[in-house]
Amino acid sequence: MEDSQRGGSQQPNPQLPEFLASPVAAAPQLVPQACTSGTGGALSCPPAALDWASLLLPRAPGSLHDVRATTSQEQAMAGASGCGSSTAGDGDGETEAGKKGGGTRGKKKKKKPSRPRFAFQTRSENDILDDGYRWRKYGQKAVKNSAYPRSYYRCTHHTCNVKKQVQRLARDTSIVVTTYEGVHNHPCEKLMEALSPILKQLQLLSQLQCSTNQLI
DNA sequence: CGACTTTGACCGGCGC
DNA sequence: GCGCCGGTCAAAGTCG
Repeated sequence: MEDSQRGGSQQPNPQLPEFLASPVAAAPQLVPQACTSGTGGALSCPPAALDWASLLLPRAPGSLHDVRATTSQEQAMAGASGCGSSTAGDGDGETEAGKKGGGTRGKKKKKKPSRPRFAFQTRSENDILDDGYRWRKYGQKAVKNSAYPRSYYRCTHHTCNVKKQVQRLARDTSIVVTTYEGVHNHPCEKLMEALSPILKQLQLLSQLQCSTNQLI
C-alpha cells in the first residue's frame, strides 16, 4: 500500500541510494547499534565503516560471515519486540523443497539455527532500505510490544535464498531495523550497473599511472 | 500478463 | 497439553 513500497520492490529512484553510492557517508545513517543492551547482547552490528562493496558481492571475503549474529542474540536486535523464539532457519540453500512439499499449506521447515544472519539499524523515514537487490514481500506481521508490523522479504533472484526482515523500532520510530538472513549467491546487478563506469575509469587511471611511471 | 503486495490462515517452536 | 507468537504460505488484488 505504502507508496514507498509500490512498484516492484523498491526503486524509488533509478539510481542507487546515496548510502550505496557513497559507502562511507552512509546516508540513511547507520546507527552504531549499541546493541540494545538488554537480553543478551549484542547483535552483531556491522562495523561503522560497513564494506558495502563486499557485502554486495556474492561471498566476498570478510563480509557477511564476519558480522553474523548468533541466533540467540538476534532477538535483542530490535529491542523491537520481546520477540519470542522463532527462528527462521532456512535451509542453506534449499528452502523451496521443504515448503510446499506435502501439499499442505504453510509448512515450515525445521529449526536450523545456523545461518548467517545480521542486522543493522538505519535512521530513515523509509522502511525500505534499497540495498540494490530486488526483494519480494511475502509477509507482514504485527509483533508483540511493537506498534509497527514486521515485514518479511525474500530475494527475487531464482537461486538466491536470502531473506530480510524490516521493522521499525518501537522505542525510536525513526530507526528501522533490517535483518538479513543468508548470503546472496549472485551479484547485485544494480550496484554493478552503477559501478561499472567508475570501475572503467579506475582501470584507465591505473593504466595511465603505470605508463607514466614507466616513462619516468 | 507478469511481477509484486496484501492479508488471513496455518504451522511449529517454546514457555508455562 | 495448551496457548502464544513468530514465520511462512498462498489466494486475491493491484500496478505498470
